[in-house]
Amino acid sequence: MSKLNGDLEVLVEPSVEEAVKALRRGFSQGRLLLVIGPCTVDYEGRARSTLSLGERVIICKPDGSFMVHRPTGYEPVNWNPPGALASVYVEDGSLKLVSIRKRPPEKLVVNLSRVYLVASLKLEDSGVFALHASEEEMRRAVLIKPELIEEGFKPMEAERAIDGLEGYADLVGEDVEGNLVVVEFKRVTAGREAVLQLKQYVDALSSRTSRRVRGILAAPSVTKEGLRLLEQLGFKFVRLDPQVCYQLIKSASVKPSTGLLDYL
Amino acid sequence: MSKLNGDLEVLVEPSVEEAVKALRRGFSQGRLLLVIGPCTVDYEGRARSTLSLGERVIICKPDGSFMVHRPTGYEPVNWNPPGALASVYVEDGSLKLVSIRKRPPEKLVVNLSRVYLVASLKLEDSGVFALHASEEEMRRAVLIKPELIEEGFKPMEAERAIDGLEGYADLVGEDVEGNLVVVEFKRVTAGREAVLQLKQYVDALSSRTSRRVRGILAAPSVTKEGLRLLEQLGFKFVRLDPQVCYQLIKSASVKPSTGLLDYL
DNA sequence: GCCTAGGTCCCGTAC
DNA sequence: GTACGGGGCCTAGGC
Repeated sequence: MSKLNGDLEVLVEPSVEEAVKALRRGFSQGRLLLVIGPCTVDYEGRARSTLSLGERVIICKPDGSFMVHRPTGYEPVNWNPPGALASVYVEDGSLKLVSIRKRPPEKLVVNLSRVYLVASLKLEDSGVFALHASEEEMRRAVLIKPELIEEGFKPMEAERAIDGLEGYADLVGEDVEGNLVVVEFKRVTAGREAVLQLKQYVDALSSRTSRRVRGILAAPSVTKEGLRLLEQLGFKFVRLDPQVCYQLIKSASVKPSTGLLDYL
Repeated sequence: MSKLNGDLEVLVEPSVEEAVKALRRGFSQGRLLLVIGPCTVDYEGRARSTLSLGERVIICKPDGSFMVHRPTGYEPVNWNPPGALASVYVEDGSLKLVSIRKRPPEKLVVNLSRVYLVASLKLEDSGVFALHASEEEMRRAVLIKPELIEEGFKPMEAERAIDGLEGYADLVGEDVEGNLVVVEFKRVTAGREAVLQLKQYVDALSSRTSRRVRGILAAPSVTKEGLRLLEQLGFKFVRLDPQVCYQLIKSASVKPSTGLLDYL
């Protein structure tokens, strides 16, 4: 099949020399490379680390991303993000994979005495990734249906940026009595930190107006300490589920076309 | 070689049926599995996502970690952390890889119409990972050499926990005048958040003592807004480099034995 | 380039 | 189990 005609190259138990040839070819052709074998890893940059001998999977992506994966764990044990530059060479009979990041300066060296597998692939991926139920969607849901915050709440989208140097409130609006309201959204359980953040925006806005400024935390839940701090500061908690917000947005964005069909 | 005797299995362009057999065998034997091919991905859990057709690398680790990697980017586009349960089956001639996490409930479905590569590996990794230049090492460095904070500073390690319900200060001590000092460490540039955190601990401690409580932020650098807020609150910034702290700890931990040798 | 804030953050640790 | 804070966090969005 087409992928076999040069788009996929697999070497099982290659010699170090064969591996380095395949990898260099892969780098120059913008391929994704997989290397598997026993290795040690040294890292030096913002921090430092060493990793003694063990069997791992190394992934080098064409954008410079570089990851060393142990047989367990979600996270790579060592890595470089996109933009790093990878190279490969032989030293003392070992395969050395080096990934270097310019800024901040970071260097990763993987030392393989033996290689179980090298795979070199030209992958195409123009797929579209769509994520829903984010904090931003909670905000959009409240713009569509302000009573999710409280009866009579009126969002003032334009005032979102309080200063530009003092951070951004998630949403600013007015309540039914004409007080200013700062809303802080969290898509997961809100803790002390979220309340402190809210206080920061309330304080910043208070110092710029003579009107009363209220604080509202909108999240699916609050921690006990978060709630205690919230009450101590005279702020309010509003339960809001990101999944419910997503459903609301979805049905709201379908409505216009439904309305159009109804009209025709 | 030893790895070839059943510890490494590679299938190039297998049929969907061959792939599912190899993957099931791999799951039951606690192997790390790599699957490469064109796929779509659907996720539903704390959030939701869809990913349309493209060529990707899928990694299933024996601890349940599950990752879908696009040809670019450091992070997997979809994933489940360790503890999830993976399974595989055929539906409508497609290979379906499913990863399910119990708590929080999350489900990931990868749909491959075709498989370029399956690799199944029994990897052993008992290597030791050691990381240096962490925030904790900054704290330890200050315990060894308190003047890194300021002349006359005396750490009081036991008082680190301010309350237990209101978080922990990184370090509490006394200055040369007998005032209490709360120190907040950051291993990277400190911003507004770090200063707010420091204020939280200073306030909590202040409410429990009649002594004056000072706040000190120790980090390699501060943002402009962080510094402004710091000065506004009457706190102090102390430049402290995590790498320098690491070097200090390293040389200090060698000294005792040197001292002993000198003595003998 | 710096800075701010989110994340399906993950992760360890203390309670 | 919940909660809190770190992370070589990474990443996106402003300025």
